[in-house]
Amino acid sequence: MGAMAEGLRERKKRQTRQHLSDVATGLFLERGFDAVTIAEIARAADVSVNTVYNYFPTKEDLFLDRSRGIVDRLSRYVRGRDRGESAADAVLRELRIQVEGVSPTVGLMEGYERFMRVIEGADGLKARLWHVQQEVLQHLESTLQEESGAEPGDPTPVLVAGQLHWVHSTLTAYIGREMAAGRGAAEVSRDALVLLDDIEDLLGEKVLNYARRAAE
Amino acid sequence: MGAMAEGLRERKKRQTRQHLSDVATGLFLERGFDAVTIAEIARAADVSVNTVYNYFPTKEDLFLDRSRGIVDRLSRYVRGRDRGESAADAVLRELRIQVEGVSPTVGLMEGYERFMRVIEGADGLKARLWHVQQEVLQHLESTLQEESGAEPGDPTPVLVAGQLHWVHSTLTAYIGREMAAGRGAAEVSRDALVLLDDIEDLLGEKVLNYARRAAE
DNA sequence: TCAATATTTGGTGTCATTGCAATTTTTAAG
DNA sequence: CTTAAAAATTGCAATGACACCAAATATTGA
Repeated sequence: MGAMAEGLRERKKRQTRQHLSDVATGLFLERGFDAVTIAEIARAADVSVNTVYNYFPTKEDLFLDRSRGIVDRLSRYVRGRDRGESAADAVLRELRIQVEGVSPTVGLMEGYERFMRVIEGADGLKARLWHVQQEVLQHLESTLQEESGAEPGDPTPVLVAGQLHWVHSTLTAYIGREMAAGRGAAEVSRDALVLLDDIEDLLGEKVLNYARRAAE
Repeated sequence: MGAMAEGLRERKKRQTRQHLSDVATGLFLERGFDAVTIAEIARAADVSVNTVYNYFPTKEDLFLDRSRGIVDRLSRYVRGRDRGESAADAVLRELRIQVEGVSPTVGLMEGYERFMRVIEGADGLKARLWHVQQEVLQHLESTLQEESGAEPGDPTPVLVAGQLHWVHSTLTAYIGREMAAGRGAAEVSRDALVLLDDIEDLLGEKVLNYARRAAE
């Protein structure tokens, strides 16, 4: 058997993982993060507690499983910038696309407030999200160091990374807050676009022009 | 009896609290945060576990007790800005003073690397520090909203607060990293001043001039 | 010295998380 | 189809943070 065909075992593992995440998320949305125990999740999913831990190292992972693959989003925006675009240009352009498209990747999606409420009520989840943010930042720092070809020791790429990361986190924080307040995604999307203009207006020239890719 | 005289009870409480924090910090520095249990701390301090919890709500508080009173530091810088100074001017000036003075308030102090190592090895502590950062940011947001007299709904004060907070966190992150690498405080202080120049150079005009206090 | 008040403590319980050994399932090979 | 190795699941026990409560002690002002 080759690497192509996916064995029964692999399929069942993915299913079990998904099932666990779904069941757990459902319970969290219903009753809040802290009020649900791992034992309950296991019972509801019809597996043992140990099996839960086989798939998810911590309780937080059960809820944040969906939010993976975000770590390198900003880096990809920067690497994928067009000719003539700076790193900041690319990030702002891509973020505007996400916001205009009312994309869940920036927290725009009906019913997102329910997720927000769960997060707001659990410090453990907040801590975990901040951890993810740190990873995003570090990833972006390395990316900008490479993309800018700066000499080691030059703090500029790290500083610009910090600024671009701030743009992103400020945007998502705003969206999260507004969605948590119960506003509609379309409405928040409109306001977020204005906010992005304000943010761009606040950035320094150096930041806006950093790592500009040669035109043509 | 008046509020002046401090009774025996008050004195003993402060002593016990300090003693607990000292004993705990000593153990943490020796063996790391996770490797020390509350029970051990209680035993070493010759009190019961419950008494520890009487003074410190969580294990993290035992280590981070010293770092209190930081929440409104940035806000105080802004409120205390001189005539002719903008909010950013004041923050940059005060930070330069702290850095030049090799002040422990920005993490400059011989032996600080040991604290850093404890923090690096414990996610719970990192999470706690991020939480403090959030409080600093929120505090600064309110302050700038007041100090700028912006209409409610204007996002500018919040955005500028984010930028000033970024300046501060970038500086302390840099210092923390360098100190953790085992470099001397005086040396790191010098480099940090250069970094502050780079940071200032990166900020936008709008940020640098926000909430400027009328001269004279 | 007494009674009100605050502090300490021991006991008990919940829950996340880990380690381990026994058991069951899946897979690949014969 | 049988089978032995590999992987997954499970039960069981233990650790440690933290909460709750009632009994025991210490401190205070009167």
